[in-house]
Amino acid sequence: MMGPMARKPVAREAVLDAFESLLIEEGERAATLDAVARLAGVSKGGLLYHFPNKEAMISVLLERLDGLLREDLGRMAAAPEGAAAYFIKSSVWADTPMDRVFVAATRLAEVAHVETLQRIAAAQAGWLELLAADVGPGMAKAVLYMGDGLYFNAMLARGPGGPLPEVEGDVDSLLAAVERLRG
Amino acid sequence: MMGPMARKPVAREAVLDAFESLLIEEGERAATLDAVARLAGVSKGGLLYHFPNKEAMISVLLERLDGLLREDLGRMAAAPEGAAAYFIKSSVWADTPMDRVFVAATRLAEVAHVETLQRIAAAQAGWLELLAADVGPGMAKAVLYMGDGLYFNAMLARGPGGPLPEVEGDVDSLLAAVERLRG
DNA sequence: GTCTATACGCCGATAGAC
DNA sequence: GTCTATCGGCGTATAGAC
Repeated sequence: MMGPMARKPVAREAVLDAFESLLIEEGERAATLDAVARLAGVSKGGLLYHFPNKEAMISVLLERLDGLLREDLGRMAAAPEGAAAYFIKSSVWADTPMDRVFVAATRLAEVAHVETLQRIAAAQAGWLELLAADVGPGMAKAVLYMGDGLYFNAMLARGPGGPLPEVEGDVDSLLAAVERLRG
Repeated sequence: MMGPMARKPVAREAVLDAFESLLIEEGERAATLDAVARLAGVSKGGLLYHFPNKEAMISVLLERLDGLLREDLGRMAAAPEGAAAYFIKSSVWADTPMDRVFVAATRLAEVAHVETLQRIAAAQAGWLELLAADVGPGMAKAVLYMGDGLYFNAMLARGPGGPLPEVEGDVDSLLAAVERLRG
């Protein structure tokens, strides 16, 4: 009855969400199959029905990243404030689906997961290209690194299960900085 | 004969260096007691004579970080080019003792090691203070985040055992950016 | 001070019942 | 599709010989 357009099982998505959450909030070491299964409300065996092994789970998470990244690049290219301002604003942690996969992926990159490192490098290249079109090739890296630094600090500021850091004021000064660079 | 000023055993330092190297080059997951002992040229039992457990090894590494950080802040405060330019230049990976402990510590922070997170936050606060004195409080965070972004990308660009990324050109454009922010 | 041997738990993965 | 039971391997740590 459902045919080729059948929705994927909900349990599968729940598992992926749990994996993502554990990576974000407790780090890569805590994102074990046991912990993921428990948070998703299934058994380890049940989890391994949907994903034959952990690598497969990572692969699907990276597909999720690719999709959201493509959408984000589209919005950034079309942003009326300009790509640079959009980039800075979107670099602050807002708990969006895009933020979540990206940070989760970063956790994997940090433990030297090769495929993830490549995807993130590709993402950086995409952002850099749009930034160069906006503020010029000379200043593009400065803006890119500002945004990365914002992300980096947000990740570090978070203890295990800790609260979100306050960075509202930072964004304003970074946006002001971007304006000076553009001039 | 050696009295209270006795040098610490060389094996102890060798173990710490091996731990640091593995964290930097292969990531936190690879820095197991077995691997550290092997690289240091001692047995696991030998290692555990010098450090009763892994936490103790981390603690001593963080002491090393504290010492080198203090020295670095001193140099940054006295730098003739100004604190901001010094900071950007020193943010590029140069394989100095300071770079090495800092990246090693970052690996631990990434897996949510609480004490390490606190030390790194303290380091950031120290740098920010000197940057604010140099480029003004409004632009200090922009400079801090540029440097952090540089560090962040250097860490990500490194595959497992891979080569150092080329970022010479980046530093020039970041220094140019800093000049615009200062104006 | 440094070694070998070993205990013990956790992690990823398999087998097979339901 | 989801479960329980279990295996092999690895990681930390202890015991005790030398």
